Amino acid sequence: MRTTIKDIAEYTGLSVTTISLVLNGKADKIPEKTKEKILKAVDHLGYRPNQVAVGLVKKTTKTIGLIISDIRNVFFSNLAKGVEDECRRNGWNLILCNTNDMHERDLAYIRVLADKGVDGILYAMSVDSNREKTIESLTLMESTRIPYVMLDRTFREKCSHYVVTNHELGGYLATQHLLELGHRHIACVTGPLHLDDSLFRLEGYKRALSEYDVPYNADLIYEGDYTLEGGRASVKALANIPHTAIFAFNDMSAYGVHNALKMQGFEIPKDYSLVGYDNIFFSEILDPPLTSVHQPVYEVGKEATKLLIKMTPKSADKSVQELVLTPHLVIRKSTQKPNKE
Amino acid sequence: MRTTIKDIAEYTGLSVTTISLVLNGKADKIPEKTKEKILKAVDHLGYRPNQVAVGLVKKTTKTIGLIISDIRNVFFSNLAKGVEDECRRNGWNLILCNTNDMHERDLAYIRVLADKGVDGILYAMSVDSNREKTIESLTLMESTRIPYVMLDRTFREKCSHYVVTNHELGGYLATQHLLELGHRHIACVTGPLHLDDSLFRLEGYKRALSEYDVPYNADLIYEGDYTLEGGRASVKALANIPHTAIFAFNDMSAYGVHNALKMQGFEIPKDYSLVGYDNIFFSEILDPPLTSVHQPVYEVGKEATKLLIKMTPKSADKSVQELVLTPHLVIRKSTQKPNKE
DNA sequence: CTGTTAGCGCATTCAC
DNA sequence: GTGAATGCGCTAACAG
Repeated sequence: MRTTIKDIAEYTGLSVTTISLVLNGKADKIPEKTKEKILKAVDHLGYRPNQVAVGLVKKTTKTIGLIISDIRNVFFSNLAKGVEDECRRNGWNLILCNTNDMHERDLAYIRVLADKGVDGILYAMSVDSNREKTIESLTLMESTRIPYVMLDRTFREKCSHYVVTNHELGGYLATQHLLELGHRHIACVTGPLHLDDSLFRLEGYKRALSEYDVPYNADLIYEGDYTLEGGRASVKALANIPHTAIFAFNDMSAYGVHNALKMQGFEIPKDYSLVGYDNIFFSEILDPPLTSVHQPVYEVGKEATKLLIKMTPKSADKSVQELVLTPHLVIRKSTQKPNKE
Repeated sequence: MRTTIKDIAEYTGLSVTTISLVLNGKADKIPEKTKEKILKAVDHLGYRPNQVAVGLVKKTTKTIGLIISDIRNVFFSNLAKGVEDECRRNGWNLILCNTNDMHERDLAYIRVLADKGVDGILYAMSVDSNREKTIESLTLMESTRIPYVMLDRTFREKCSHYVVTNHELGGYLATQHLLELGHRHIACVTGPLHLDDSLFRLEGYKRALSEYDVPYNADLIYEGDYTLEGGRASVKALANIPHTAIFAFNDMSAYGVHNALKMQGFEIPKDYSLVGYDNIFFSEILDPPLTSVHQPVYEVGKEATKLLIKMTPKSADKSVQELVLTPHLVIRKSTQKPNKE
């Protein structure tokens, strides 16, 4: 049996109250001698307060939940690391929830986390969430009254607390780089176009184009799915549309493009310049190393956690509500001046 | 305020006990009518038991802790996914703890998890743990009386519950493959040789060698550190030792080798055959795709969780105590018959 | 069949 | 300065 506060009381011959007072730093009027006696007993018996009991009476568990789709995804593991590191710095703990992008699991986990009395929830919504499902999730979330912060996606209609990266800017930076090099026919391998991030990156692409007076050509846009296979497929689909550069909306599909292009005997960047998005560590190792847009994912996790902690009833600071972090372009060897035309 | 069991009692005009009984499936003698009434009220008021309170009285939290060094490491994120999936299937939850391989944090997290009343701990010890530290950790662990399972490493002296992969066999398989192809001078880029996994892989390497009557040559062994940089450095270090193949003890250092070799104008597998270990997803994309030993990491997480759940007081099944999972070789394009000699 | 009571481990208000 | 009493939300003997 674990030693309880009662054991300390018996051992010292004092009451439970006194022990509790000194252990919680509210012992203004307790003489040093008593304090010492208690601390010594605590140390001797190895007493540590049962946090379940503390949680019941204080109504706080020093625990937050993180709802993501799949921790194996490099994006989310980076995020989770940022979250956990910030948690540790504040003496909090993290419950990890993988939904595999199933809306139903979002709901289930929100309920479970509420049951467990978490003090906050970091929520990266499942991508299968359409407008209706999003509203369902957020309605449930708000019915729990638990502070929450949305990650990587927003839904301003219902939720004003979020941390995202600027996808529009990322799309712009990648495209601008290619335009600056002289490319005028730039293909896009997007993600699913019902997702905000893909949509915004495409917006950035268009903005860059118009800034350089390059007409937008819808034929150059291939709607991918953020997978390796999608990237490979895009190469086939774009084969007959003249272009000198490809902007893949994530590194994974860039690898697919890279792979398929090589199979067909093309060289990067000689025949095609290629830009990715995410700057996964592997992009550095690729041959040639991949130019890619870097998103501060770890920071998203870290900042979101900070925000969430601020929203805790205890330190109810409602000042900062949203954060848009800035991506930047990492230029490597997969891009150069166009060769053909 | 969240609705409590008391609210249901008032609402239905019944006592708290009755509510508790039907909600916990112990209502043999409660008439259907009463049950229905209660269930309806529960549904209507959206009542869900506060798990903190339940935990306090039942002394179980349906939560386990996972202590690893860094979730960003592909190995651990795969592991964690296996753990979390199995948890979900059993209605459990997971608290994630990253130690960054700092022994002190191992200790801190063990204490915190115990304070939180977790029902079990999955423990992948920090690599900076020498014999003394290992004993310290496990002694602390056992003082909590919380069931635990060690992951990926063993310490039979104190702990008999673990799930590992067979590193010796993995080392053997990789080496055997190269020997079978005709290689007789096989360099090794190991991990830190004070770690069991590295040591065992080297043992497997030696066993394969002796089976094929190839003398062991210590000059061919380069002690790396499982990093990209380590892999790169090994190429320089091994430059003057004649060899036709390289067995890197993890994929990351294999990438380093691959990279450095290419920089020097060598071709894989023409000039050197290369085998990695871990079979990280990227190994498939590498050019040429990397032959690698696949460890069933997800399964390690999954099986360890199953084991842990079995060890729970409720279903105290002490039968299975250890599990050694089997790796296998995935042959791709980075290995072929030796060209030189 | 259902209600009363006690207690899980702790924090806290109010007396002494 | 310190202790007794109360309650957090729930489960589980034990009555009746």
